[in-house]
Amino acid sequence: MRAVLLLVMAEHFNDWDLQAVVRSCGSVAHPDPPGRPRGAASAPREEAEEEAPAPAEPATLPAAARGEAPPARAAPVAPPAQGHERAAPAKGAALLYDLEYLDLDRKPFLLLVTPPPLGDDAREREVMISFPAAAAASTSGAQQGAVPPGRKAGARTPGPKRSKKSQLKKVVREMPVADSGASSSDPWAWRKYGQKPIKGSPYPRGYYKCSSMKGCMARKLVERSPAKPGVLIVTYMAEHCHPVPTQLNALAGTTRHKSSSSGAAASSSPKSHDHEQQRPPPAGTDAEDAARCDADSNGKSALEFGVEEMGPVDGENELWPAGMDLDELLAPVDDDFDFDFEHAIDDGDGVLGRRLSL
DNA sequence: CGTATTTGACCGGCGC
DNA sequence: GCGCCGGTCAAATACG
Repeated sequence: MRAVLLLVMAEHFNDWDLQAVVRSCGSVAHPDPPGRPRGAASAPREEAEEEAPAPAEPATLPAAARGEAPPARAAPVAPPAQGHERAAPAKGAALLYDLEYLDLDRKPFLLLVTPPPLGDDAREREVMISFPAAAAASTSGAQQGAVPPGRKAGARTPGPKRSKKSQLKKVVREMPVADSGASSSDPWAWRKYGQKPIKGSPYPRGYYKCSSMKGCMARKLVERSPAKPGVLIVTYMAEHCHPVPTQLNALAGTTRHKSSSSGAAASSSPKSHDHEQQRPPPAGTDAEDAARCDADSNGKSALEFGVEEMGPVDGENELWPAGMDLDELLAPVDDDFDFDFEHAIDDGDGVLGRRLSL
């Protein structure tokens, strides 16, 4: 498969200064960072737990959830990539596995490999995949919020078919389980709405929606790499239509979205997303955010909207290094997005014409 | 009491 | 056309 070839190519992308924008005619690869230090950052407990409901390996997760470096099994996660030819098979296999999960071998797509966007704390690698003709797929999801009452559970809203899910713009991140919380790299609030066992993987996949704001269609999929149990594969889909929540202190803004919509409320329940549940900036009301979503549907990006409202959070829960400007923080990713964005327009091939904000 | 999570069911896409 | 599989929904449950 093409993916295999690209995976081989990926072996040569061990250095970030390549910042390879792999635009091969439709293949992908995201090499595992060699010797990547294991982050000791806090891991989102619920993610870690969900990743290992399988009784088969219960021991690994608790440790990961505590932020401890995974024991022996962590070793294969980040093998020193010295003999490329040598290391290739195992790594390649692992990567291919991951990619298959993402259906990346089915459709043409492009891949952007970006350096860690958040400084030293961000050890995860990012891969951005864009699918041609991925237009409006994610945005069409906005209508999901208006599900006709009385629909049966699991029944899909009739009407304009959303475009192929595989054509959605995705951002895939690999991160150590210990870092899975991405408290340092994922400032959004997520609410779990499903979990499914994935064929071929001993680990289930968790499905999360953005709970920061009602109507936000941002989603993420969290699964553990079957080939690299110490690595989480986090796939971000769609995009946020609101600013990054700046308040990590979940208790600070207990403004509950009383609206009927389910996803509206980002609760401050300490039991669940104690590090993932963050709130939108207090300044932003629901109406304002909704307006942003509306505007967003007209082509503006969340990044463009919320930048000035975002910033490092004071206290121990910093989203990014103090004093670091958000633009600087997001620059690597943003650049890639812009790049893709512009090309999408130029090509007119329907690539989702909006940037996906992380 | 309110919210998040769990879990079974349903549906659509895709491969055969 | 059929069956498998992934993604989503919502009732039930758990939790603070």
